[in-house]
Amino acid sequence: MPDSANAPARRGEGPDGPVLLTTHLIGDLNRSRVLQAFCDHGPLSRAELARLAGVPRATIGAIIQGLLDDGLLEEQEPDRDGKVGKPGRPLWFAPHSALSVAVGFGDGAVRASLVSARGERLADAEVPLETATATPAALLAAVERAIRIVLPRHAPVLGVGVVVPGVCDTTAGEVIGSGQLPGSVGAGLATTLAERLGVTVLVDNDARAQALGEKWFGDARGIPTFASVQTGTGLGVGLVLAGQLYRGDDGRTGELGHTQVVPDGAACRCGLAGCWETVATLPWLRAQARKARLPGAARATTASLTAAGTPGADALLQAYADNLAVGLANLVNLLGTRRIVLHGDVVGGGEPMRARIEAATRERCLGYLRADVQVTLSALDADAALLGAAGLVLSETWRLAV
Amino acid sequence: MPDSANAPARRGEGPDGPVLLTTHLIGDLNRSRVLQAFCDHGPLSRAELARLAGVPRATIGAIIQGLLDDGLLEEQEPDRDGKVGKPGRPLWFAPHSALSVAVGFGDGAVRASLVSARGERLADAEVPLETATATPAALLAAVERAIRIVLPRHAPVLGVGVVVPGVCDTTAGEVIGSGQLPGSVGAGLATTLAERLGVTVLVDNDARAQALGEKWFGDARGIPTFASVQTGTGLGVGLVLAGQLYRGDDGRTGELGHTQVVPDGAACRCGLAGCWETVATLPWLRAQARKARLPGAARATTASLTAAGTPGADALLQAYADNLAVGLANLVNLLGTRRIVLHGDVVGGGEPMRARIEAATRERCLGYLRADVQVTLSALDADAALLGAAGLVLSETWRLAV
DNA sequence: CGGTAAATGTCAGTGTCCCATACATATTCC
DNA sequence: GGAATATGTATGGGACACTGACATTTACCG
Repeated sequence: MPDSANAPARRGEGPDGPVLLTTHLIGDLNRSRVLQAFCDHGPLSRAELARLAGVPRATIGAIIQGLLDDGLLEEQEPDRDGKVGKPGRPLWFAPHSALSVAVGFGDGAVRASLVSARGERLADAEVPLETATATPAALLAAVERAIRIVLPRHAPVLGVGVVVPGVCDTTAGEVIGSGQLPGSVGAGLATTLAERLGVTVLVDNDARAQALGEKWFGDARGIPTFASVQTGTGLGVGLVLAGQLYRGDDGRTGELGHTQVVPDGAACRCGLAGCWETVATLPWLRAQARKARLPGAARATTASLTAAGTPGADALLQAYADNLAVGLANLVNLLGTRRIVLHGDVVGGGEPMRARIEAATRERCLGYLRADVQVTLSALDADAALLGAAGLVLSETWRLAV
Repeated sequence: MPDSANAPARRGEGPDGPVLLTTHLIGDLNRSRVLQAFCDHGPLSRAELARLAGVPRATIGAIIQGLLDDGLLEEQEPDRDGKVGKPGRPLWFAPHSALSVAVGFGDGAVRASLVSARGERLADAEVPLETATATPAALLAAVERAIRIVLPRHAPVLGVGVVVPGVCDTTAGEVIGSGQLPGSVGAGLATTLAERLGVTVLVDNDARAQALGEKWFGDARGIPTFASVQTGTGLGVGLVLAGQLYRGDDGRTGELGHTQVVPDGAACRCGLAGCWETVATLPWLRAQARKARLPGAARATTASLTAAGTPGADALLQAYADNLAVGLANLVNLLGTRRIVLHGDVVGGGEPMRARIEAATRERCLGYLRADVQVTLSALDADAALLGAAGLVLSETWRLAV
């Protein structure tokens, strides 16, 4: 009898135990690390890469060769910058390499884009969808249509990343709850789409995806630990800890907006009370603007208040910044995420608002962390979530951890 | 000329870039993973281990052989439990294997223990030390003396773990700030001791070490993501995320006690205001007890109030539990750490206090997390930090991440 | 203008480790 | 006692990074 019981059910993957490393896995893993290095540092020559990794040049030479053969990288012109010796040939992602489809929702539409490893959007599609009322079936159909528009005919894609404004179970690829997109809940987004399209589909929360967008294509490139915070209607956070997007055990995490900062505070839409969301979002801002009888209170935003420039508007923005700082400082004090990238509403406030938030956050941080705190506004902003969807695919394809 | 520039300065370790995997590294890494599996699951046979890891039996057979040769593991008696087939021989840590020295401070003394991989304390030492006033030199001398008492003459130790009540920079092995042990700040604990003893020395915060104690030897064995919280005089937290102790980029993290939960709240000893510490520690408890004119207010603890059993004491304990729950729930909501292990003062309250805290925490957690929240009292309690010091060494020796 | 130094990229040989397959061993059930 | 079942072990093969040497390209200098 053949000793078939000797072979494991799933290759290299235990039910929940340790996954041992294989000689074959080494190849994939090292390739991933090299690619990650390109993301972190930009174009690099083989020799620079070898120094960075602390390995002989021959080793990365072989790795690079494989990536060149796969069409992932391409050689650029040698940079003659006057140094002695043979100039290195920088390598960079090939123009249409590592294609992935990024899907996002918003403003009555599903948007899909074809994104390359360079972060370039090679194709865009928009399919109308009543996000607030769409049934799961309608939603799935619209998403599928948008994807098919941008899906290249012949070139393969690494996968599809779908970004949802809601709570996701990322291991199951399922949306658990979403106020803005109720039709996505329990729709089996990942499994259904994967089946219909024959591609791996990844689903994740928008705030987390934004963090990945910053990590792969934004200002957070090369920063191992940072927080990305979405402001506006709600508050969401994506945490990149030690180079990895933090998802907890199954992705049901990251509800910074629903951490309590006001004891016995106002009721929150989540059912709890005194959540950070109740004092640092647009609804709060507008309620305060009404109280202060500011003009256009009902539609106030950081941008509009900044433009107004009145003392009342200014005072309100300062209060807003202070309230935002509470949650941000809690993040810094707890996790030491000294770099924070802001998205959404506050970006409209520009440098003055950034400076206010940074100052207020520093004030609330422990002394030994204070000086290191850096708050920045996302340069990607509106595209962050969509690029994050692409980052979702890249991170999964080139996963560094085993 | 020999092409010496070909060889990297440090083997397999880049300045800050990617560290590539080596065939040789695979061996160490897989050995570590196997050992971690023993910690997570208890004694296992080769076949069980192979199933767990999803690899052929021959593979772990070879790995195990190496560990047996090194004296780390030993075979136990086959368990004849009536199943068909050849019974497996369970393996377990050898009695005096993987020795490490654990060092802790407290009650006017330095304590050192020799700890095995089984979590057994093979030797103990105590050297008196005025913790509040000792100079760096006196502190170093006392620590060195305590270590030398338990340090085995001939058997080698993996390392020394020192647990300090204060903020640590774990990469530099330096204490940055400590109210209870001011002499440790800037004393160069790790480097000096390592030089004097010729052993690797690791320094870390007590709350974080407690988490490692629970992970290696306590109830948190095998749980990938959990929080360990120290209660009493202050509040500290150790986070184990995805199987790894979280330290941020340099260890200056984990100040859950100084996250703000009361806007414009009472001033905290850290210089901030409204910190969680100001409403969920013994100083707060005693102040409240005084206000309520409870007997023995100045020395009140959860244990004493529980023993009192009066309505007033009961109400205060409930308030204490509620306040504790705020910070715990924030942790759950933010990071999804559904398992929480409590240490210190509240352990004295036993099951009733545990149930109170758990219930109060659940109330403040988001609906989809609520049911999963489990708050437990540490079974190690007083030993947790010391065993955590041993865990520090084991985690560093058998590091799973590359 | 040619030689030397310096830096980059490449090739062949070696060692380590996991994998597949087969085999030996130990226990239960009939 | 033999079949079935499960565990532990030996052997050959393949993947991969490392070592050390070599080829190539540039700058510097007399």
